[in-house]
Amino acid sequence: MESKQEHTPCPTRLAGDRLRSVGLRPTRQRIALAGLLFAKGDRHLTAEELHEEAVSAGVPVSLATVYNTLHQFTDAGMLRVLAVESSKTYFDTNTSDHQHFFIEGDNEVMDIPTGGISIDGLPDVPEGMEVAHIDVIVRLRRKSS
Amino acid sequence: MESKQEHTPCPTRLAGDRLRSVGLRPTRQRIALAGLLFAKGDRHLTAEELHEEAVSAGVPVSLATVYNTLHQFTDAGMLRVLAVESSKTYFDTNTSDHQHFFIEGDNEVMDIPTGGISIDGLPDVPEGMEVAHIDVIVRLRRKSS
DNA sequence: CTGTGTGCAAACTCTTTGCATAAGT
DNA sequence: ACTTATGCAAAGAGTTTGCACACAG
Repeated sequence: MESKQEHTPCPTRLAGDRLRSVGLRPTRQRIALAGLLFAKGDRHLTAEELHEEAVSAGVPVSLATVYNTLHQFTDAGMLRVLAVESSKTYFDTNTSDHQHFFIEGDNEVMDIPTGGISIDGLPDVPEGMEVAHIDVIVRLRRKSS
Repeated sequence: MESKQEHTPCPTRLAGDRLRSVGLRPTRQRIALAGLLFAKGDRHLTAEELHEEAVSAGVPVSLATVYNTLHQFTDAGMLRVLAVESSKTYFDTNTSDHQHFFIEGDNEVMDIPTGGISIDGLPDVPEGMEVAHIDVIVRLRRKSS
């Protein structure tokens, strides 16, 4: 309506605006990584995985930049860090309150369908402390049967 | 000195029997580490912390052996691994079903008083999978007031 | 004695950092 | 132009491993 550019559903521009709105310069790499991260629904991945994805997608970005970018996105509230197993950091594109399945062996993280779990009887929190977040991880293993 | 060794409630012997019963040779180091781990109630510590404790207690043990021993104890079911934050592995001397507080900033883990939390409405578990364990971590932060 | 455990140092994985170059506004 | 981001390689933390020596049974 205001300009002819609205006809183009350009994802790059959308990502750019989103980045700008959190104070990050929309560089090629950040736009590309944001595209990979937020295009296809909720995802859980490591820096290494995202890096590989970017390279396969023809976006030559360094692993260091992927790490930097993931942390910048996390600080901007676009991502959440997941502690499922020591020694690997998973980033979750869903920052809302939800829980996870973790498939042991496959090292795969899945969202638990919303409203799945409710937590009751939270005990007294120590003086001067408040709850920042409650992480629930349901660890699954393949049935031995 | 005396020959009446039965009168001595020797912790070394107790630890030795416990180790033997899980198929581990009761060596000096394993006995000492087991002593430190299980003497004073439930604990949550890293390999580094236990190593330092051992050295301070006059038990010269190498960090590598502490790691090995912690994993042997874990395999034997005497310990449980805790995934609270990436990049550090916490070992929990309480292997029963319970949940944890994690104090952000202090990096301290505390047990949540038993019966504190109940989890309802566990959703459908994917086909062929079963629940190995449910981890609940209540992350606390200092109140900003 | 015989085999297992230990210590050391080196290797390894994941992650962060310093600095010169490249890109954004 | 001026500033900020990127890439590379090197450093850093935490953890594992290989091998010679030491200890438990």
